[in-house]
Amino acid sequence: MAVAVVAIPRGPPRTLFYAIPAELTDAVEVGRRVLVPLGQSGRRTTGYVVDVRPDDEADALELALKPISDVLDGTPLFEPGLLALFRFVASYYRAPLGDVIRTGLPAGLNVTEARVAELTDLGRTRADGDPVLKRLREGPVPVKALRATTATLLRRATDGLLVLRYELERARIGAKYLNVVTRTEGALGAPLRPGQGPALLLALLEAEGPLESRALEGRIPGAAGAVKRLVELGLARVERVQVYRDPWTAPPRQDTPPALTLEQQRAVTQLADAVALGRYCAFLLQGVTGSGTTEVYLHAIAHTLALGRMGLVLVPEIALTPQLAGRFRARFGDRVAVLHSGLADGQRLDQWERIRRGDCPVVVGARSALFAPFPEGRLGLIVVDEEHDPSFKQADAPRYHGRDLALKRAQDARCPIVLGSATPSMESVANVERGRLVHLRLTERVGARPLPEVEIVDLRDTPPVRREGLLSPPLIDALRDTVKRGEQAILFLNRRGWSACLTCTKCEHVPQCPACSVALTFHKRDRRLACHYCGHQRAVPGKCPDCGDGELGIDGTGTEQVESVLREVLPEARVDRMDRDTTSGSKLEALLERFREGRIDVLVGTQMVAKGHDFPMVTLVGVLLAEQLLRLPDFRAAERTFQLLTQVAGRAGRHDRPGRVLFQTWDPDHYALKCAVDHDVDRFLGEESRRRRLRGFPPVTHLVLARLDDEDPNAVRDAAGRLARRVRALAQAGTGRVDVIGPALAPIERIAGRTRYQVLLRGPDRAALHRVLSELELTMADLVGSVRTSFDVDPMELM
DNA sequence: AGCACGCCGACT
DNA sequence: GTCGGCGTGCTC
Repeated sequence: MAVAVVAIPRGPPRTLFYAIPAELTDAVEVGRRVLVPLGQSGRRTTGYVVDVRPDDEADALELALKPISDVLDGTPLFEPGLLALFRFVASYYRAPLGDVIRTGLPAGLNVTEARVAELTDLGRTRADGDPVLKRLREGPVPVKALRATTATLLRRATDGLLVLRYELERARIGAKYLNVVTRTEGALGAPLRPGQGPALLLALLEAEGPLESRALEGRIPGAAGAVKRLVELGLARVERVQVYRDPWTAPPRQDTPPALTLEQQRAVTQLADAVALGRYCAFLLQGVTGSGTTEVYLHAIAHTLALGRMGLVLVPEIALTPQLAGRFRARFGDRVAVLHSGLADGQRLDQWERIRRGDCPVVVGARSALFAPFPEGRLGLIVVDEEHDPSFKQADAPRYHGRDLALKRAQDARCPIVLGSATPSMESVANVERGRLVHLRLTERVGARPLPEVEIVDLRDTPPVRREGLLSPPLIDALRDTVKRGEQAILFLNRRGWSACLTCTKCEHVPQCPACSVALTFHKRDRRLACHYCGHQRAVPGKCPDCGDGELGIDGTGTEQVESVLREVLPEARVDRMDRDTTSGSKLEALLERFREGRIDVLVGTQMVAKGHDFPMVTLVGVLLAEQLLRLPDFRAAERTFQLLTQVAGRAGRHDRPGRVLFQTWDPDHYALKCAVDHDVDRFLGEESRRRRLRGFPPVTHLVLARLDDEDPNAVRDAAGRLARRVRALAQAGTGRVDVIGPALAPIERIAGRTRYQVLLRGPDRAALHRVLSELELTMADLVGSVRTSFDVDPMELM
């Protein structure tokens, strides 16, 4: 006899044992979903079979096993290799296995049981006065639809007025089928009078081939009757066929592979050799903006396909950069599957099925594409584009990092992986130094085009013409020239992290924490400045501590203000705006199309304009406030700033016309800015490395962020304090150094009426950190009580 | 994470 | 006396 180990999504955080009834022995298999009873109520829910074992193990625990009620899949949804990855994510990122598997499978596939109430005969006789019973008179009703509490219903159930049972809801999605009318052979000489419905329909089928039944009614009145008649005469047949929900809205672009530069060729050769070897090997491809890293990926993937293997291309936020997926499709046509958040559930399911069948050897997708169902042993190459991008880290549980996990998947699949970026992450640079990544470089732009000329506009010398518009005279002049020449400009403003800090109205200095070198955050309520790493606090100084003259105040400029000032000072320019609040989906694509067609002269935007776009006529890029990101209370502020500035600058002069870039700033001496101006990635990385070592932040150390939140501010504070003390005690007892920073109020101190605290665990040794975490989790309930607590392993944002 | 049970105040 | 509130503890 055997038992099944089942992981339940949005259920108990541990796996549970279930008995396998004799009649389901053959059907229960690792990777299939099962319907299992849970709890005293007998409610049934969907779970994933993650193991089948001899039952002596469960026996030893002396559990009364409940039987699996049903098996929901005919074949496994995940292979053992993928399950191993799920298990790794669950243990490394501290998330329940069931939740991990759920995020790894296409959405909408899961069925749940809904509680349904139904009237008994006794209830029927007494239904008159009771509103709840009255509603049930027409038949069973899902409990969710009844405006009544569980207690009310249960009481009525014990009184025998109604019964509560659980009914399986239909899966929200599945394969899509349509009825299609097809003409049969031998339709010639049919006894049909011309002009009639059946004759018209037959002519239509003759001309256009098989047609969808439902759509016919609009074209031929009385189509249903006509179809029926044709079928009776044996001239047509109706078939139920599966339709493929195509995620592409436009036909593939034309593509002629360009000749590779010598550097590109060298990189391709190295990657192709690694693919041919079929062993794990990790590369960092560092190419300056415009050096054609994408072309390297395309060639490397082509080599992979030629060997009969499959390629996975991970990109950050694919929905924002449809161009990249488009390039893969232009090259590989229907062999490309895409997986990203912009797809409808049904489309995603169809893509997923095609990958599973091995029909699409190229998969381009956002981080969740890591869990794509490649047939076992087929994965031959993984590409992680823009590997430095913070959006590879999932913000909610399971909080995995797409790039790090891609390395793991490549190891498991024994295939090479290439991480690409113009501005590699500090983590990857450290991995090059440790010998874990092979460094490949593209130092020249395609066509030997020069990198754009970058100049700094010192706002202290040439302040903005309107404070809220952030446009300095030199930038306005440059914009005017650009528009006059019929070329285009992009203006970039990063709005994030702006208002939480205090700024000197004279010199724009932002007060920093003395111990953590991060910007202090302003707290309105008690008018204090606080550090969200160590908890350091100080009163707001009367005068700016830097220049001793100006006052500190809150500022607030957004793309809207910039746009309106721009219209005023440069009325001849056609201006438009793009930011996440106002622009999404089809609107975004339409805007980008207008810009590409030259119907917009100046595009003002946030982060979105920085990403991977390639507009030939853009010759001017202006960054309105280059030091803005430096104000985030985050040790990665300088890294983000450098990366973003370099990416934005890279949008200029990518084609025949040379590009020009202006960084406006109040703080022109910061190394992140200076290095970006000089296009000196190596100098930046060296300087940043030095600082991280000095401060003991990643990649020198590893972090785990414990977040606590509760409605009661005192309860969270106390719980955070106890947790921090406990970690300190554990760290002292254990081997390997782990230190604790905090507790401190989270930078966003209240969300939805809940106060948030955080405790940062830090250490040079991952294993030691994890040991402390495991110990900690054993006593969590005693430590934090009902205060909600979660862990973020390798956090990217400390907000 | 749900969803049970269980103990308490506000009404008929 | 019942109705409905939400604390806390378990789920193979």
